[in-house]
Amino acid sequence: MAKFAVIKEHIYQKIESGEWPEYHPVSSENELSAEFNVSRMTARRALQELSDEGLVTRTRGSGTFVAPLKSQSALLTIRNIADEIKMRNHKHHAVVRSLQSVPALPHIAAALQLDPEGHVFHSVITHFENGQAVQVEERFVNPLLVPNYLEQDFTEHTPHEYLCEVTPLTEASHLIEAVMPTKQTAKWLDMHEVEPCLQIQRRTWCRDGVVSQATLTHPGSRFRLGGHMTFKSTQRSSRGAAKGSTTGDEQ
Amino acid sequence: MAKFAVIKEHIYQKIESGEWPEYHPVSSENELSAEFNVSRMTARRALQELSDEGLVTRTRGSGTFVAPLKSQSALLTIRNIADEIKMRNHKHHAVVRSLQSVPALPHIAAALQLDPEGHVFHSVITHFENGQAVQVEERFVNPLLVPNYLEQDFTEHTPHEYLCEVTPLTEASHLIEAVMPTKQTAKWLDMHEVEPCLQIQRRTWCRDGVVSQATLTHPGSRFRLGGHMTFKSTQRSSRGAAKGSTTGDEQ
DNA sequence: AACTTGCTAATGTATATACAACATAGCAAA
DNA sequence: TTTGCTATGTTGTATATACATTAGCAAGTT
Repeated sequence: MAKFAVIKEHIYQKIESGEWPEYHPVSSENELSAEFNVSRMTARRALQELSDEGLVTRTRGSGTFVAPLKSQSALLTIRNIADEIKMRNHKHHAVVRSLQSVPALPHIAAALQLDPEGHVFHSVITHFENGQAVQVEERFVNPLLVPNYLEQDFTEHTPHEYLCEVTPLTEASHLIEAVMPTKQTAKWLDMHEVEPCLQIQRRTWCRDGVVSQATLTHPGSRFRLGGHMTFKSTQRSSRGAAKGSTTGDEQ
Repeated sequence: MAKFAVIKEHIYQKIESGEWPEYHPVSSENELSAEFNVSRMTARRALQELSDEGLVTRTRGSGTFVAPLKSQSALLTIRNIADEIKMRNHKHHAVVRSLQSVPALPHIAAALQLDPEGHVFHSVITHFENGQAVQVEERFVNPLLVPNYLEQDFTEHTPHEYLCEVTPLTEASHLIEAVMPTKQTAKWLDMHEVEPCLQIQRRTWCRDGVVSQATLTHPGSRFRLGGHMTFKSTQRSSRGAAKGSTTGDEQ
């Protein structure tokens, strides 16, 4: 492996394992060049590419630091409903409808890459924006990777926030559909059963496997999923490759 | 401006103006270093970053070439329904429902950043997959940037393909909603009026301004929008920052 | 005709060096 | 206390050089 790649891997491991939390200082170019016995330019390349990938932030004169996970989320276009609501200066609260261990149905076990015999953790939470229901979040969680899931208070922090903390996400896959709500979902969302819903199914991975599978259901009338992308490419290298905002309120 | 940025801008201008089409060879590192009177390493950085951004492809021993526009689409997660259908080895055909110049309604003029007095081009097209309607595409196009829009045969090439050709896209913004179809749309999609639709509103920009505003309506039962994203970050620099596939058929 | 060899050009990696621009801490003067 | 300066460390840019790896081509060999 190339030397710069060795250094990248070393730093990546520190971040991914949680040994270096957000904003933790990363060794300077000079330190790395001494530590790995390479030139400063080589150490620099490692840091530069990590910066391009959004894993660290660099400021001249100050140093290199582990980037807040939030910016990773931006890359992944992973959405946290609570953050979005707060970003609009609205009030968020959540009601936990269910939180327990359930037998793994075959398709759930398959989605989580688990033994079909076992159990999985299951939560159903309704999210409110200014007192109005905007999302029903049904989630199946891998108990091997997140053993303490059931003991969390999800009125304080969303499952997404908790999962991001305990298992740094590395991958996500989304499936977006328009569906009619089930009777139960319509009731939770306080909406008519004939109104369409925007439903996002999301699976997230960490290094060790599938973390969770979530189904996020929004009333069509109260929710839009927005995104903006650009490749100006005239400014900074790859940082500008794909900058995605997530929430509507455009134009 | 930094020297490497000057070189980047020079090459970007060639690509963006169409002077260098797909696969056109780009000056080598040595040529650039001579032409701009910089070291090879500086010329190299310009090419490297353009490569990271997906604008050019580089192969050792061979040279640097303008990347096919398709990879730009990947960056933007811009979706072309015809490509997706073909990728599934299904048959695509389109029916043009309307293609004409219409007076610009105020909100359309605003969206296209045009004079509210003028006209805009308007097209409505139904797309079929294996004979079944899967999308109604209603599109408003900026006549100043795409003067020959009305003379195209959109049963041959989709508007998206045509627009990509004549105006290299630099930006896009999406809005995704779940809605009920209008009577007319339901009829075109051959679906019940009580079935929900996934509706994507997309505005696209080129360097000179807003190119078009499209509303893509899909029957919820026959369509899913999928995406997969990862930041492995162990492999190549920024190329791996956000790799998005667009169509379902996962798991 | 098919294969091999060798040359050339291009990109990939790595090093050493120099200077510029910026941030911060600490200290001195007002 | 406030202001301003400076020393130091850090990142940003640019250069010069060396060698490794690969693609493509051309000439020669079998």
